Amino acid sequence: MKIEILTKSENREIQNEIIAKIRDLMNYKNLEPGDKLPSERQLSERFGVSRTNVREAIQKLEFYGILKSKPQSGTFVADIGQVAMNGMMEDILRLEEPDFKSLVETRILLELKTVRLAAQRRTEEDLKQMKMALEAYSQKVNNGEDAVQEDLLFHLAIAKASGNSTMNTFMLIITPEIITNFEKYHVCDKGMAFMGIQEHQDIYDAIEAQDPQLAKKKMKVHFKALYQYCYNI
Amino acid sequence: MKIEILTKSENREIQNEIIAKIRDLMNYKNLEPGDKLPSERQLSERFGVSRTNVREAIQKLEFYGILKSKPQSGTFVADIGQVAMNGMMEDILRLEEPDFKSLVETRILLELKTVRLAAQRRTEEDLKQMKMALEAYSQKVNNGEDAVQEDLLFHLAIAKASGNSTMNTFMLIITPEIITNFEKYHVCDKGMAFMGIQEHQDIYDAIEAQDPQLAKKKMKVHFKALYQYCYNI
DNA sequence: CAAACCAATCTGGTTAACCAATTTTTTGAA
DNA sequence: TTCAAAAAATTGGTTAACCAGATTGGTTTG
Repeated sequence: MKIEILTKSENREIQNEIIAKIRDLMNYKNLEPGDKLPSERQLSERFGVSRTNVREAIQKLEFYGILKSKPQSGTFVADIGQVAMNGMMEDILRLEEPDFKSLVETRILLELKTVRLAAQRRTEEDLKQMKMALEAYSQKVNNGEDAVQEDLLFHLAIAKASGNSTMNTFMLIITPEIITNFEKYHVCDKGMAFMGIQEHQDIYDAIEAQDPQLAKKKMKVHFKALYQYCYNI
Repeated sequence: MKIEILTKSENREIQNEIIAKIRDLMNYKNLEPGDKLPSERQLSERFGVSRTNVREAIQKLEFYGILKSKPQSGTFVADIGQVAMNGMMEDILRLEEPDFKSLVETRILLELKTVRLAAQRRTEEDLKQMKMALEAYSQKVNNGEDAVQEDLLFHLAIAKASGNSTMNTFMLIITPEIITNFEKYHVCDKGMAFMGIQEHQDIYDAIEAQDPQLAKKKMKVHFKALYQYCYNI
């Protein structure tokens, strides 16, 4: 177990080293937006690492929009400029694993917005999806079962109804970690789950009635216990 | 050029197909949290695709926290349960590329929060970093040069000072796309850039004075032009 | 002399063989 | 029959060879 973690962090360390080397090379060669990087083979040889490692590092930088690979052509510097590139590289290298508190803080921020947007933009199809998630949640709770997953699915349905694909993606990214931690620390006990049914229903009604302010208010009520928990750790 | 886009989307399509097949398999075999998936080789053979494709699909699901690979052991279902798993898979498969409007909307939401948090939590080191970014921006503008990158770096410095690693990560994810679009549509022309210097200074002062509400207010002023632009497309 | 063409080369992507660690099975002595 | 030890099979990760398409530089041709 410990070894697995070690190798993982080792792997991450290697990848960060390669990213740093790519950054230095780009600065040394004074590469500008649109310029071509040396080929993956050359990079792997120059850095003394495997081509797979180089590819993974490039893919990570591609994810953050700094590089762009074109098949059978090469890897190119994106149109963000050297200054921004260096600043972002620095941040990417220093990025730490998100802690639970920052996840909850971000979730609350996102959801207080998505619920308002959903109230404004929801379609009939969105309502249908939310209602299904809501009913699945009620049923589980009434059967006395754990319903953390159904809870989150209702919230994801709201995120989808918000019509903002970026926020939807971000919600998807943080949800698994939230679920894991909730089930680990038993954030949602039985009493809270029962209250949750009515709270969910209130949120749904506000969205259906297309009342953004009410929807936000009801979401705040729903998060009240969460706030308390989060700041009591 | 078009071909490249085609192959990219083709590739994405293949990956989504594999993800869907993995989902179906997990449902068929009734896999629960902690259970082991068939090996990558078996999956690639069963699905009739290369092992690389399978690995990439697994890595994507790992990114979203649904699977977890352990070296020399196997790939396991994360602790989020079947219901949440199916719901998230559905969302992941239907995820569309984020549009510019949703990016700006999300950026404004994030920054109005990070600037408040930064005002509360900023360290002396954070202030130093922000001041450097601010000065780099002023210098570029005063030289009549384009300063979109320096602008964004100042905002990233705020995100870092917020002490919320999740929001910091999310800002990093959306920044390159923002820069590209800003430079493409010339959102920041010369006049706005000059105004921007004072606006940045105001934000900095509010953060230094540890006044969250003032910081938020000044950030709103800074975003005013952006709001107008965004909703006039 | 310029434009069209073609083959050698270089590219990222893909496939297959290999590795070290782990897990399962076999084995043989107690 | 039991159970520890060893060997065989299985795993995700890594490396190296291979592929098809793009690039390039020289050659040919009008």
